[in-house]
Amino acid sequence: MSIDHRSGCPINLSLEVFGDRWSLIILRDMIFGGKRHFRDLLNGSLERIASNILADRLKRLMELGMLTRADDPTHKQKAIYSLTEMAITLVPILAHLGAWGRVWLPVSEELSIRAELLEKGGPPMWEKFMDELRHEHLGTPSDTPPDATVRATLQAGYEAIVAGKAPGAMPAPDQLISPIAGRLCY
Amino acid sequence: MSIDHRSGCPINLSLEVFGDRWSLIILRDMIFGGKRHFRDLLNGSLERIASNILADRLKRLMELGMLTRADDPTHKQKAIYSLTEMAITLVPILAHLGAWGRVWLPVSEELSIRAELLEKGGPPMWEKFMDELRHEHLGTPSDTPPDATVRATLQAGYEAIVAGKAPGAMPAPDQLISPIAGRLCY
DNA sequence: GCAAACCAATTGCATTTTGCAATCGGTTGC
DNA sequence: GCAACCGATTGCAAAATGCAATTGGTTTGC
Repeated sequence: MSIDHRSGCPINLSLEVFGDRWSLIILRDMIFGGKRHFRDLLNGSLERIASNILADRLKRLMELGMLTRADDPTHKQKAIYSLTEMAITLVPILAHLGAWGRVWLPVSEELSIRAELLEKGGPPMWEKFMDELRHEHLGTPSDTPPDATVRATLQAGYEAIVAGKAPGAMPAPDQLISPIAGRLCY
Repeated sequence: MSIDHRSGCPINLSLEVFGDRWSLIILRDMIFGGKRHFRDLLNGSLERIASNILADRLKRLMELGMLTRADDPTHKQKAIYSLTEMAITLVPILAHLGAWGRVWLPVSEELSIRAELLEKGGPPMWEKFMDELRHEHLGTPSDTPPDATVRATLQAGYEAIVAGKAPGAMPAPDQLISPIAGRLCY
């Protein structure tokens, strides 16, 4: 408990980190959307974050050790934001959060397919995804081909829903949603 | 998406429910602390919530379907707040949140022992805890004796730490904390 | 029977955070 | 050369938060 914390409770301290309406949205877009640049995050999210709030949160998340910032070699003013291990380990929390929201909140089908696939993939898929993020953001070696990534799998599911057809690897929609019997509890 | 949501994304909608500094603190105190009354929540938490904010959040959580309110038969002005199934299913999220905070944030030992025990207990313990909460808040039948509850187990761990001695069922402290090798990923 | 403690809030007010629109100085593509 | 793009910053109104005091009523202790 370095400075000015309300308590040393793990849940409280976690809330002090991302207990606001935007921090996790930004991390979601970086993790699931692969966004690395200010403009991508500004224009890419459905929730339309304001630029001053985005700037504030990026700064804050850097101070907290969740993100790092580096100059983009291809463009003198471009900055590349990277996830740290601290942020990458949020994947299971985001998976649970998505699963919970999918059961209890009025989610839209096309936006919840990713959460559904991630829930069905379970911890093995989360671990694979975290390894991919480590490769992408921390430079860790990886042997996953670009088309077999978890992100590509989730994206394919999304696009299949948007296109109105089921992808080959997907079960029928009525088998996917079973909030009671198949309730996620990892 | 009934009214005024930023997007139908499950993570976004979840954040709209408890993406603030107090809602999850209140639910934490109800779930782990067994608090059911306004005064308990007001005076019981370390984070010292203000009474107007507590009142506002209780109202809000009721409107969202996370809590219900009933008159306490033993006291004409006393209100009893109960968790709904929607709130009870937050247990895995809180467990992950606590586990994450314990690894990455400056938690205090005595306040993180509960998170640690809950992490080690894993999904079976979370399920047991949720069943206990259903019994306590929803009146569901249960055959767990009062001294064998998950909450009592967590509380015993906490008190053992505070008293400065390890309880019988607890492994040595150096075995408990292994943030890398034993990282939680349920 | 009566005061003190307790009950779930509510009120007023100052401070902080948020959301929005416009704009900044600089860089790149064409 | 100039439009589009880059990561921000500024100004300002609105909303949320934090704090202290208070409300109208109930129960407890004696």
